[in-house]
Amino acid sequence: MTTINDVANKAKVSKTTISRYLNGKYEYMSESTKIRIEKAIEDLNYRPNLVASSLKKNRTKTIGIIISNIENPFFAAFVQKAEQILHKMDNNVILCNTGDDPKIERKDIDTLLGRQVDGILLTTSGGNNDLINNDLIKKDFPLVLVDRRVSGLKADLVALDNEQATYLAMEHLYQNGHRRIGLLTGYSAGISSRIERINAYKKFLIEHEIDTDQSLVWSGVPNQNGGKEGVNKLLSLQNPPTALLSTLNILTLGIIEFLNQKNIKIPNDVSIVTFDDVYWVKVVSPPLTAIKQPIEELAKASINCIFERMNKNNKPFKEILLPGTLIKRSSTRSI
Amino acid sequence: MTTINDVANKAKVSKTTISRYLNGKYEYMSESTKIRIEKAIEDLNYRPNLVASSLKKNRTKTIGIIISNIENPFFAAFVQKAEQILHKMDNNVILCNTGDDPKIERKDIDTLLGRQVDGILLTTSGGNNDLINNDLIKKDFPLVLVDRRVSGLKADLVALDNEQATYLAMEHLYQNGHRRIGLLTGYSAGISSRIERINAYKKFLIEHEIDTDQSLVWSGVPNQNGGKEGVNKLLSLQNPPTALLSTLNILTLGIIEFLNQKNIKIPNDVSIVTFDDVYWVKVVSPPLTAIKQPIEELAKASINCIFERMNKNNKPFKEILLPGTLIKRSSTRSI
DNA sequence: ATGAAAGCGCTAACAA
DNA sequence: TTGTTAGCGCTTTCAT
Repeated sequence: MTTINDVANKAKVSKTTISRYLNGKYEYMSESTKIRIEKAIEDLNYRPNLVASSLKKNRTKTIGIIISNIENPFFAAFVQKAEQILHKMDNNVILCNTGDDPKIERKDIDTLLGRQVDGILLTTSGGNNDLINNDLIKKDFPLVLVDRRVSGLKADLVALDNEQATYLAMEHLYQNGHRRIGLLTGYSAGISSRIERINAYKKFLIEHEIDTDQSLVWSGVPNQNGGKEGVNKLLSLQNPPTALLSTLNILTLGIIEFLNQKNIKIPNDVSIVTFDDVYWVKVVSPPLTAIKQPIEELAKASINCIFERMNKNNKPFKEILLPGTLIKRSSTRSI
Repeated sequence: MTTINDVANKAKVSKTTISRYLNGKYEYMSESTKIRIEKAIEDLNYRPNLVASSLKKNRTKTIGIIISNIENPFFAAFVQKAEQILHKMDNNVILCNTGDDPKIERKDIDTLLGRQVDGILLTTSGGNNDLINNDLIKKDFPLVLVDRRVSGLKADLVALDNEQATYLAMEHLYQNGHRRIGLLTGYSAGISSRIERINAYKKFLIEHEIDTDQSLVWSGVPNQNGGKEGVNKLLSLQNPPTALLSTLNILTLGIIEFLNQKNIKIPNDVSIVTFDDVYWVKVVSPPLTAIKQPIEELAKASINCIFERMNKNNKPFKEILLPGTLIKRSSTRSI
């Protein structure tokens, strides 16, 4: 392995000078030494050891990103954007999938801290509030909550404006004459985005003087089978809904599969609006009306936020709620 | 920040002993000190600095994963599985998306080496063969090529058996009476999987004494619009294909969108087989016949391979080709 | 069964 | 304009 010492020897300068060169501190450096160093580095194919430099500088240029599951295209897109931005800033990302399992999340937080990451972007499972509060927030560790808040905890948050987004969907259905609207969501278990979407749904109904019928709300296992089960339940009701709002793209997959299998026609038999304008919603037939999240903006805002936090940590906490957009397609109809 | 020294002071032992404790070297350790250390760690909420330990041990417990794009559900599933396995082994992953841009890939390799990752799982863009050869392979750096080989370079490889998989698809179409079969793929530009699939396609045709008509092969930009363009080209031919084989799930998306828009019916007007049994192919109507890659096995094999390479580096290179599976659905028909 | 001391590769005062 | 020196937090040899 070739180290800074080897370069120093080869270039006939001290390693301090090499270090200065590597860190772009050219202020007082003579042109000739600069050239000699450059050549030595080239000749030796030297690559600075970032672990050593991290130890010394107390900065790793690494951001931890903790999400539920990278197979969810929403998170995939978020991570893609985030990594791209961070790459340009010479930062790397350590990716952690928790599967919304608090035990895994706990271990992820622990090791990310042990690895001295400069900051964490966290989509929490909701099951580690104490740890997050004690070991991150109270210690002023640079943290940005993404997509989900932690109940009762003050921290920077970057997320979709779930109330606005839900209203967008509900408004659309309402204006098309729908009054019995079913809602499908995942077990809330402390996941704020899910709770907020349900609450907004209920609030909307109340504001529009529609009876809130608890049987129109299904919440269950957030996967494809869950979606099937949910839509089956809702459509089996005595008085079934004319429209369905799926708040999770993963559920939507199951909903569509179920409707196809049962030959229930969208939108004639039932209208559908789904959260997340993921890339496949326009290839199902008919293409789905969707609430699009501003994923790139979420990624940008999260990274801005974490870097601000890293730089000075005395600012008040921010809450950045970004609006969703309604993409109208043909899965909804007027009745 | 609390360090190993603080724990040593608190537990009234030397930091050597603490270090032994942290590394599970209990052999000669008295029960009483063990307990005192445990308590001190607990009291101080001490978390070992992994950067320091990495520097000393020359091992980071970090694997770099370089892929083209995490938004491709194939890679998302691969990374998900890989991260899950590595997590259990107390390893973390640094994720790098290159977008198949060799410049980005080069920088990723550089920084991963600088960060002293213990190994790299690489899906190469095909544009950095020299770098890969000189800085990784020749230096015996633990490397596993995933999904794509590097032409002319000897290294461990874990990938789909592209010939077998392509044959599976072609056999299926052939047995259903198709003789004019169109192939859609992305620009090959050194990406071996794409080349292998085209070659297998041609080989199959020759073996079955079917004229290979170059106009039935479309290769272009590997995205949704590419898919649209490709299917449009192929179906506009004088003598259009009766079946289409899409070797890229991203292209398939565009193909389906195009066919829906033009109201061309699958499988009556054209049959479709797609590579990658990604989660949405069964929700399009009709559900798509797909070649399923053994993603979990690919992830397991890659990780086995990289750890073997890390442990002893004198073994001959392995080439692990895993078979695909044909999932028959209703997007193909007999003619 | 435990500790002292050297050192991993780098950076940053401070000195010259 | 450059170098000397101490030290980041840990592990490991060697000693006891």
